Amino acid sequence: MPLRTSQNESSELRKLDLFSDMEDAHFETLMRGAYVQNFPPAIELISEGEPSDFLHVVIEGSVELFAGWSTRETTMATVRPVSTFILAATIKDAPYLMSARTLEKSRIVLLPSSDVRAVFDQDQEFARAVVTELAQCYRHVVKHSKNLKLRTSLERLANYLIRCAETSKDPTLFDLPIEKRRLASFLGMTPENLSRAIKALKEYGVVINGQSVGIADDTDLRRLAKPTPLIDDPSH
Amino acid sequence: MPLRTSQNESSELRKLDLFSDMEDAHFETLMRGAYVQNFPPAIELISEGEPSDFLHVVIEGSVELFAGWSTRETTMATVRPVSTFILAATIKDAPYLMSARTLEKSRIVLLPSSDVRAVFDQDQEFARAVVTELAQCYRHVVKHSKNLKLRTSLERLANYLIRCAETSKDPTLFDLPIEKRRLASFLGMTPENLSRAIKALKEYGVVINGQSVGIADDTDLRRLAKPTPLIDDPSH
DNA sequence: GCCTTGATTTGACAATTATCAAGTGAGATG
DNA sequence: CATCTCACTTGATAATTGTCAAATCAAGGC
Repeated sequence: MPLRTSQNESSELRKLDLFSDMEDAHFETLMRGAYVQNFPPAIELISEGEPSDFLHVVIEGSVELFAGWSTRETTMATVRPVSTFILAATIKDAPYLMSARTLEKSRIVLLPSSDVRAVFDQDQEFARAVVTELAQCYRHVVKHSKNLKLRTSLERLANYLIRCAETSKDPTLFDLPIEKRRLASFLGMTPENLSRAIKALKEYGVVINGQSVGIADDTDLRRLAKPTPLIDDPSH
Repeated sequence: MPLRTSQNESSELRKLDLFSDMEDAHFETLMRGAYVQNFPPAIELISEGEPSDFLHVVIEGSVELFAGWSTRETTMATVRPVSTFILAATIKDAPYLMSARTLEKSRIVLLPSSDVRAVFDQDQEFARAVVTELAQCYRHVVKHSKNLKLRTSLERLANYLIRCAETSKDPTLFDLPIEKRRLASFLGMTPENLSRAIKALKEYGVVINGQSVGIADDTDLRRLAKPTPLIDDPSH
């Protein structure tokens, strides 16, 4: 059974850039129509092509955005707490372009799309936040496209690892944040190809064992990867 | 020398979805700061990484959006009149992620980014239009990514041609809207590979001579291409 | 601890795509 | 009209990536 959002969850949402600057009354309006739901792993939350009835927010767990065509399927992104997904479809009132499934046990807030659009028209701060978030999303996908079109799979993996290292506590030793098969799909390659790419990176000082990644010295890796904020910096 | 926009050009802009619903006073504000400029072909209007000082609008001609990394370069999109480009960078006040160059003699309107952001905060209709346009752009790039990740180059070409056919006066005979080498780059392949893909499509009833494309019967082509609005319909 | 399940790895091979070099052809220029 | 330029094509070859099948490994349930 879906439940209303608790005080605790509301304040989690309120901290998001998307909701932090809006008026209390408008935030309350959104919360009144919102539901929270717990999902087990591997549940398909939304399917591409369906009408976009809800803006989703991941509170706990993680969600994979993916897309299919013909017999193939590819991972587009992984969404982690606390962030929203499917904002563009909600705003345009257009069908979802991607499907979403839980990767683990997850807690999701559902905000009716019609409420989001209504509040957008009433609250200038919210409108600005929505447009900023959308612009962010847009730039994120542009970078993903550039990554795919301008780099080989080995270069994509190298850059992915460098980014992971930069955001982890210890840049010389950390864990892969997602399963290898999903990483492969995200990077636009097969699991077998990823396996071989991982081996190939030993030449560049990268040691991967299971989920654990060791990069003692990233000099060679960086020479290969040539990272640039115009592709690799998510906040740029 | 850059010139102020003429009455004629202003009314062209006013017809765009982005500007059509906003208040006259706010539109005037935008126009007061606007410049129009004519450019010869092959001029680089903006370079990726630069700060985004202007929102651009193509009035006449055509503009290629492209991106580079290391020694490689790829075409991301072609912009035709009358439409804007680089809206996301303008809104976020972030560096351009793509470069732009004129493909032919072109007439471009430049709107100072700061003006666009200021009017966004004052005009609710404009804000709504911006967000709709941004959502549209976002979905466009998502489709581009799906196209790249889920399809082979032959399938991408097949779908491209089907889309061209659908939007042309005579679906059985039309011209390629862009040069083959740019088409190859846009579709994420080399010119040589495109040349061979074109040959391979003869099997599916497609005859290409120079710029001219003939598709007497698209049954076989569609069986190969499996077009879907979730990738191929730009307005979906 | 044993077994099951599913992810990952490996090897052999095939398909796809890129690279390099040498043509061909069409349009612009003088 | 000849020539130059540049896009496009073609052929040969190499690199990259994908496919299929089998082996290995790791985690969770009993």
